[in-house]
Amino acid sequence: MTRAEPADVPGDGAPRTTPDRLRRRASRLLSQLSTRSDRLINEGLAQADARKWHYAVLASLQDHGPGSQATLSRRTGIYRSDMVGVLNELTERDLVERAPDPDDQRRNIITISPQGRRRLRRLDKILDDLHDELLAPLSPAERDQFVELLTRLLDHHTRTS
Amino acid sequence: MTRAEPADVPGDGAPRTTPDRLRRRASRLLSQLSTRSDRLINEGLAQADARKWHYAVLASLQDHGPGSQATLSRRTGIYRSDMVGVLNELTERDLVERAPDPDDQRRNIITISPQGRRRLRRLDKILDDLHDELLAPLSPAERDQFVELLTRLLDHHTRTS
DNA sequence: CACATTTCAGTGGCACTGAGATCG
DNA sequence: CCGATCTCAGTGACACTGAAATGT
Repeated sequence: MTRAEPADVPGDGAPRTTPDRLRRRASRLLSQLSTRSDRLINEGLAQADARKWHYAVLASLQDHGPGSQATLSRRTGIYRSDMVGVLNELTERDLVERAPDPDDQRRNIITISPQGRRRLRRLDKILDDLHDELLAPLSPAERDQFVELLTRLLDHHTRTS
Repeated sequence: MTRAEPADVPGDGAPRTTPDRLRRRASRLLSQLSTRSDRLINEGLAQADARKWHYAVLASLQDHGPGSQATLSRRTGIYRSDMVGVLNELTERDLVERAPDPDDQRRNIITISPQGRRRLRRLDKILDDLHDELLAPLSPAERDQFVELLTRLLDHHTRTS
């Protein structure tokens, strides 16, 4: 039973190289940092009466053109069932328009409004600042590297699922 | 079908380097990847009747020695209120022991049991494999880089809050 | 018939709040 | 009285499920 294992315990002795497995697990770093990031972004956007979903939908409409709710759902990663509520909020604020598709009566076609474009520009600025805060400890090159690594990982896990 | 015209950049803005702002926002990459990662880890650990919190607590006890619930909470990042439930699950499985602190009647002192150590070794192996899957697209050097960047960001945001 | 789309009601894990009881 | 600890009840955002209604 009592094996001479890594039975090192606290306090008194010399600390080993890095028994600190907890802090090195990428999954833990990822989820903890994501929590912080989400809070930062949400609080920042809340001051402009917006949520991150608003930005995602508006940016998708601006960059890739109008689309059905299902299309938007795929483009933004927002779940189809949740897209309803997001679009309700956006139409309430007159940032997008929801009109039935004449070619396919099941669908709604969502288009961004001029107000939506204005709002998007504002949100983009806010987000630039928030990301500056989020990535503050990293140099510009490191920020690119970070985004690149995240992108490759996410791409891999979206294609293999 | 897809009659989405490539929405040319609108008259108001100069075309950015990439029109794909959505996919370059670190906050979005972070939260989406974190979701995938969490699912991967949780599903993997579920097959061993474990959750990631179990690992966090056991690893903290092994690496830093016994502690009160509040101490463990600080070390693992698990919220004080949620620690109760986690420790209930761990004591049910005889992986830790919860005993009142003779020096301070408010506290419980949590210690890892031999079974807990065995379990921790098993979970560590499982997590090694899962992280191999999580970080599959990255070279060993890139994995280190990734962990290092995450660590610096997380440290920055834990100290400045 | 199959399939896709929009919508709603609900689930479960999670970070977190608030408060009560106990104790230093 | 102040503050820390443990505990429980509850909140809110989120990803996701399941199913109904409607249409292709």
